[in-house]
Amino acid sequence: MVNKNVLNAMAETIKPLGKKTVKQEQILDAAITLFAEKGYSNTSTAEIAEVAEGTIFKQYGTKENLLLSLLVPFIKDFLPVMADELVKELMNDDISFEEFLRSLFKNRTAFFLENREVFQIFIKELIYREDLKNELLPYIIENASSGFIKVIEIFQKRGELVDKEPEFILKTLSTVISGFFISRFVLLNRHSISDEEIDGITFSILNGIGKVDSITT
Amino acid sequence: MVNKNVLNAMAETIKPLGKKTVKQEQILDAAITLFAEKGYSNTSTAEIAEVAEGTIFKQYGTKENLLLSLLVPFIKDFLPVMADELVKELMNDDISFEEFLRSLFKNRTAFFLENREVFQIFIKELIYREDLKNELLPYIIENASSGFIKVIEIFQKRGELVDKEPEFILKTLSTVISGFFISRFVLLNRHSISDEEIDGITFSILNGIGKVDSITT
Amino acid sequence: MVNKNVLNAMAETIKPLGKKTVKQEQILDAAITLFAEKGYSNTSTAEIAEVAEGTIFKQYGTKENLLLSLLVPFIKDFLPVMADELVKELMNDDISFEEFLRSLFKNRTAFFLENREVFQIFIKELIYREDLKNELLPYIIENASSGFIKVIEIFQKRGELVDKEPEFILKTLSTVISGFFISRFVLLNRHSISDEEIDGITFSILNGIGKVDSITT
Amino acid sequence: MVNKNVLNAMAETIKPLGKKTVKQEQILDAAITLFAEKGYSNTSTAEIAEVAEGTIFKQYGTKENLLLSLLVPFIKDFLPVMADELVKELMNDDISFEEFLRSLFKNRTAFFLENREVFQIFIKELIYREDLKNELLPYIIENASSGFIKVIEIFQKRGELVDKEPEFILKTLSTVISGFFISRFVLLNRHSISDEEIDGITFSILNGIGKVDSITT
DNA sequence: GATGAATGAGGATTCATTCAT
DNA sequence: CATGAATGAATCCTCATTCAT
Repeated sequence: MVNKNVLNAMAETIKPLGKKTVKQEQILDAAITLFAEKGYSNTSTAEIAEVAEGTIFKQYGTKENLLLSLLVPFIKDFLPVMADELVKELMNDDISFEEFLRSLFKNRTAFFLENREVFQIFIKELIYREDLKNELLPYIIENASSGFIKVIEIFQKRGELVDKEPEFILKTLSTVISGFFISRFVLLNRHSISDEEIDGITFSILNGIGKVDSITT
Repeated sequence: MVNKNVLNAMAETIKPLGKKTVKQEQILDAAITLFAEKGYSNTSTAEIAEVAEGTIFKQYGTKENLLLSLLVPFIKDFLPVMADELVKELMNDDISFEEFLRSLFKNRTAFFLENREVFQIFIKELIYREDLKNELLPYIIENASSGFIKVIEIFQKRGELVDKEPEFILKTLSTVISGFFISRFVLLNRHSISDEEIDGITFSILNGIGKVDSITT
Repeated sequence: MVNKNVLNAMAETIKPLGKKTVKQEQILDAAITLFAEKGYSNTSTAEIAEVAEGTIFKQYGTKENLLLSLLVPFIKDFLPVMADELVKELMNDDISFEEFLRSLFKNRTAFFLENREVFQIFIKELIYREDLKNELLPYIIENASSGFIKVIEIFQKRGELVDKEPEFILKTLSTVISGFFISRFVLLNRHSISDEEIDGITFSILNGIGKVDSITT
Repeated sequence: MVNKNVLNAMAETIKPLGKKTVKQEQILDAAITLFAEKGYSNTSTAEIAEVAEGTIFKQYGTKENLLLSLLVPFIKDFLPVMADELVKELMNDDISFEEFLRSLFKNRTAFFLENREVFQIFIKELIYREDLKNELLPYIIENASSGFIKVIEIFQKRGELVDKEPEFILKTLSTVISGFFISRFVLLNRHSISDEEIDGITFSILNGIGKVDSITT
């Protein structure tokens, strides 16, 4: 597992959390809103600091560091549930894969809704910056893959998933899940997701949109 | 159908096409490469104009206009095949939906590969700019929907697609297709897509990843 | 004698000496080291105050005043020995001019070595600031001249110095002595001066570098 | 001979000379005057650019580079005459060392008067910046030493200089010469040097200030 | 008395755009 | 038409100084 400490390295450069002053909170909130709306590059530090611009730099050193200060906690929260903790959620009961998938969508939807703006910033910056992409994407993929592959294998044994390579199933899942969240929260800037929509995408992932008796494989 | 003339409005502001001089081509090429690599905001006109910066403004008026000058032809090419012309492709023979879907993926893959960089620019700017998003997205969705809904209804009549609302099927298709291309070409910056990958995603869309006899609907 | 009270005026603006707290000592020490190394302009008060920046301003009012607070005691120590006290050192015994000169060099070398950093700050700021230069240089020159001229006249009477205008001899001495200390301690940042070097420059000042029997005067 | 190409390295980073536009000349002139008067650190680029600040950066890239652009030509002119070309000046006739020394002072005085402000900038920056000092001083010393040592040896053979180590004589000369020019042009900001003053320092260097028949060595 | 967060004026630098040649 | 020097507003960042705790 390469680059395991990318996030730790990033985390070390940012301000220790918890010690936030009122001003710091104001800055972070303004930064999140503006970065999400207009993007990091198109937001000036003058806009973020409603009062004194210098305060930003006293607190965060650089504009870049301010960005990391709001991204790192998000990523640290965002990753685990994509992997190890996900397995735990499964172990304690014998839910079906459909239930598992639906609860995954609901859980992540809730998380992204809570962090909608930071998620937007994350995706937007990820797309723009080669460095972030090269450092984080492999790490995220690696991190998420290991947990998911296990889950897929478990459900294959239970006979709930097609007998294809787990990697094939993972690829399909990644494409649909990432497509679902990115299109809803980043492209369409949705502020809510209905249960029906989650049920719908869960159904489609499991059953496909083809009629069962017409499958031409 | 709202905003039908968004593109025409955009097109009118840009230089008439076809009259491209050598200089213009140089500028366009450099702009495409740089915008795709670093993003519009992070590319300066000085970088684009290897020689005379003034030429850009003589030719395109503003940097914004240079961006539109390379996006508009792409969008004009990109949209039709998502809609009307797609239907024509269907009419003349009685291919299965699977074949239709596969050829759609292949066709769009070829198109995006040919215009990989402009596609990246398009998506990146779409994500970043509220204005572009608000003007283009509804138009694209509208435009693509009408054609697709017809196709879906045709295949439903032929019994190849599940008996759900065409809009439901369209939503699934949009999510997966947009997810597929954005993840491959923008997030992962792929330079090629294998036939196996297309076969794979086509299969998954049609059949899902659940085992047929375990479907819990 | 113009500007006789330049130093007193400067001294009045600064904190009364002797009452130095631990904190003040820390600040002064840090300031001396940093000012000497990087110069006054290139040292920020944040660097000087390892802990609380406010303390500097509580103690010294302004950064400028902190500079004066460390320069004034140095200048007050530095000047007298160049003048009056120098004469006293002569009166009680009948040393030769060579011995006098050598002991002057040794005395000043010891003093500058003890205050190497403050001497560097003094010269660097003197060179940079027209105001300091215009206020201090005439005062220093005046102050030092009067004492030295007396000494020179004494030694001329004893027949140990050439029969030129005392002002001429003073000018030569000033040039060489200032050149010696500035080149060693400021330009070359020497941390020690050997006795041989002092003997050498003393010899050259007295005898010149020309061969006695070839003098073309 | 180490660092022989320090200057070349510096020279490569700066704008090629000769292509100066009117604006560039204005900027250089303003920069020289202001840097000499207030020092590099205390001069803002806004002050230098009477019209558009951006022009400085279009032309010189950075403020630092502007400094080098005016220092490098000076240093390139300043160094040679301290060394090799000096020897040539000697070869063609059999002047006495006194005449040589006087003409050296006159030559350098004329040069420094012509470049008074740049010389001030040079010395002021040399004193302040460790990096410049560490790179240039050894180079200058090396460069000047080799030429001077030869000259000293020639005159020692002619019996015009004391029979001490050439290095000893060089050290004395360096101290007095650098002291002379730095005190006159940098500390005292003189705008002219009289022939009498040059004759005086030349005399003192050669004969010393001690009375010949009282030498106690 | 000490602290350090907050301040805001000022500084170096960037960059889209203009215009004289 | 093409050029590239000149522009100046805007940007990120620094820093001496203030002030509430």
